[in-house]
Amino acid sequence: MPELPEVETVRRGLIPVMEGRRIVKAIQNRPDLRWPLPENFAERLTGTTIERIGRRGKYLLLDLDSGETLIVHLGMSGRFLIYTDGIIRKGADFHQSVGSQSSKHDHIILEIEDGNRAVFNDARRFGAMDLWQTALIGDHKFLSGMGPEPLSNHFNSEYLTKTFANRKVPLKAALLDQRRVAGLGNIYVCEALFDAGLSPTRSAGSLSSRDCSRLVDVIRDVLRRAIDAGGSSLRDFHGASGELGYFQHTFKVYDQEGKKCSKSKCSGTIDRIVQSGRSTYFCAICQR
DNA sequence: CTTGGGTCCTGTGCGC
DNA sequence: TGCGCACAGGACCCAA
Repeated sequence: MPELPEVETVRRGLIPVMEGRRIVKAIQNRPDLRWPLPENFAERLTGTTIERIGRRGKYLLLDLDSGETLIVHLGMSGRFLIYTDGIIRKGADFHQSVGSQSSKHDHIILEIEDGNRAVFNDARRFGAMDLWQTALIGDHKFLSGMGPEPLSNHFNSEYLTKTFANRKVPLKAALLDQRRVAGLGNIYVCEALFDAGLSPTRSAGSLSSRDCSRLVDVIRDVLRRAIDAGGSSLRDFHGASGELGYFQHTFKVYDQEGKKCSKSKCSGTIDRIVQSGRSTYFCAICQR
């Protein structure tokens, strides 16, 4: 799953191909992704022009000239592949194996007016799509309870202090909760907590306003740096399907179990623990 | 209301 | 080379 930086990278990759262009034909290869697709899904897409591609948290928002917005969540394994003349030209893709067998999980195909095809491929099928009135987009159940965008001014130390007040949940879980802040996932929470010097296991409510202030700063910083790097790609590419993020080469703790802590004066090693079923990586010496 | 655990689905990599 | 198991970037749902 792509987290905010990966979704933002996908958005930026789709804009030159799709924005301002008409969907000549939409093809739906199955009735559902994670949930059932809406009634007449392909018909409602076909013939519309994509006016703008936006993002909210980990959701892509494609505003159509029909007055509806196509909402897309990539889940864990969802990706868009762009084909020109049947050849992959560009992949908004953070996984391996674009080549041979990928068509098996090609669930939604958008034929664009200039001959490009945007193919939504999602092996694990944790992804989701829906159509909703653009004017009421904030009311959609995917978006209505979502916390502030971490790169916006609404996400600040006062807000974080307030939303964490009296919370007993581990800090890690609080940051993964999309209702508190949008777009963070396992990688960037681990990285941000390392940068902040805060333990993932302490309760969210135990943070001082000073801690919250520092946390806001490092979250913004890690997200900005990851976006600049084109996101993180967890496996090596074998196909020739376009640009690949490289932020994974700068991970300080994520997937670094057993390595020496990268803080210069720290003698610790990176630990891996499991919190609510998911791996947490951190340095127990310098994260308190 | 908050919190923790199970669950959906497929693919990959590792130890044996 | 094959097999079984652990694990994967998410988030909903339900029970306590």
